[in-house]
Amino acid sequence: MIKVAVVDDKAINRQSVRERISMASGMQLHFLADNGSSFLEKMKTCAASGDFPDVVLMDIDMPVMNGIAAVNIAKELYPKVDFLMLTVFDDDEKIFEAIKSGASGYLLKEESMEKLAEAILQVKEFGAVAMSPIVARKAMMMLSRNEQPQNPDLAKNARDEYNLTDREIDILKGMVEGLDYRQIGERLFVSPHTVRTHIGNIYKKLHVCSKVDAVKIAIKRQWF
Amino acid sequence: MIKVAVVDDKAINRQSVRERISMASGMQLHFLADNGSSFLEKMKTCAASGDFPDVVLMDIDMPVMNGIAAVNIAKELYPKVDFLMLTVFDDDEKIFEAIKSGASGYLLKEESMEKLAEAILQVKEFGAVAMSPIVARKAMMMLSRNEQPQNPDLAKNARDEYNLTDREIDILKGMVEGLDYRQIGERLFVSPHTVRTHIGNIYKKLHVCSKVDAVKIAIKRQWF
DNA sequence: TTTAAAATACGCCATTTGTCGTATTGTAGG
DNA sequence: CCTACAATACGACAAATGGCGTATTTTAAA
Repeated sequence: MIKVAVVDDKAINRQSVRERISMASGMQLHFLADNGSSFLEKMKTCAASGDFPDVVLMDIDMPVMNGIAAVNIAKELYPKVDFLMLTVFDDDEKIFEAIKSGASGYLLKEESMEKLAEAILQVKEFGAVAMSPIVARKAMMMLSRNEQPQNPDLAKNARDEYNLTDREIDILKGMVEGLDYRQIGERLFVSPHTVRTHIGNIYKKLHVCSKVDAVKIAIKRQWF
Repeated sequence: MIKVAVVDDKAINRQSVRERISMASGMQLHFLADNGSSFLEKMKTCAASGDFPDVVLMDIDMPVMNGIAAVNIAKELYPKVDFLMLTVFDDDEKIFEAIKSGASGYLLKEESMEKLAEAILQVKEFGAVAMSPIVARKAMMMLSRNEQPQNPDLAKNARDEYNLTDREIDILKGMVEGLDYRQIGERLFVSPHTVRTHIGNIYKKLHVCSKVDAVKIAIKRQWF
């Protein structure tokens, strides 16, 4: 029987994951926590009885202490416990951070119960790593990028990774150059309104909500 | 209906994979080849009719031309075709080579039919990447091992080049992380007014007049 | 000790940005 | 032919930003 702990700040998510675990055979819920800090507290309690969870499902974005920081600390203190990061977005930076902090897997929350249970079993039984396919793709891209710092077709990556359209890439380029809506519009011979619409769409695709964050992604990927 | 091609030098393996594909719904066998070179030949034939396979299951160790070399060439010629490497061993070097050559996945041959079918579907439907858990583990280890070259004193560069003060560097750091005035103020325990003053000074020193431009400089110089 | 720099804090105001909507047109694919 | 998507365009409103002041306190250097 695999003992599973769940850490998430949203009660709904905790409930959801809890249900999925109770339905799966071979595993039982050990405890719940609502952020990294309270998780570490509960682990201390466990230390008293020596009754630790085997696997921890850890959300990333949480108040007080986020999941990555928590794993970083917890992996030091309890190296035998495995951590699976559960998150909504496939944020490259966070995947990387999570892996470095010692997480054994990185799954998207949308993953089905079967997948979740399978991942937990695999991690415990075979010491394998669990990754959602989308995450695996990012990981592979990161790997291949690191070895080939120069990418021949830059704009192509933007399209491939985030499904940006040609026009959206034009707009993003303008943003990276520090232009405002009006200036981008002038350059592309469209109204600033159109530019704003495109930018809104870009934000959705990149999972960001500000110019700075969008430009950061573009620059870090060396798109332009 | 997903068209699948199979490339393997062992007749037994071809037969095995062929059977597994014919049993899966939603996909059909397109052609077989026994090494990378003959695969490329058959692809040329396909070009005549425009009837390419959607996904190619490619063995790695093959005589005449190995799978990685074949993928390398084929990905250039037929970028829309996806390649899944199928192999017996989880050889680190080869995983790496395969990823670089443009493979969309790396599966162990022992993988069950369901897994295989699932991987093919995922690759075609979502553009995701398929990896056997063991392979994923290797990939993650490669990722976490490769520590990016850290600059010993990052902030020092900022001070030297632009005479930014310690506090200004703190503020800029917040800006790079996408925080707004209020959030930066909270983090540093000062009022948002103070933050604005500092930002104004930063702009003067960096010779910019917007957040995006300031963040761009910070990122390009790899200050944080 | 005087001086300069750094860090702190506030107000005002125009501009920019982010987020809602809605809506029309063209075009490629089923 | 119909549908989905891309690209275009507009309006309204709240929030954030940039630029202009001024001003006090602390610290370090001359």
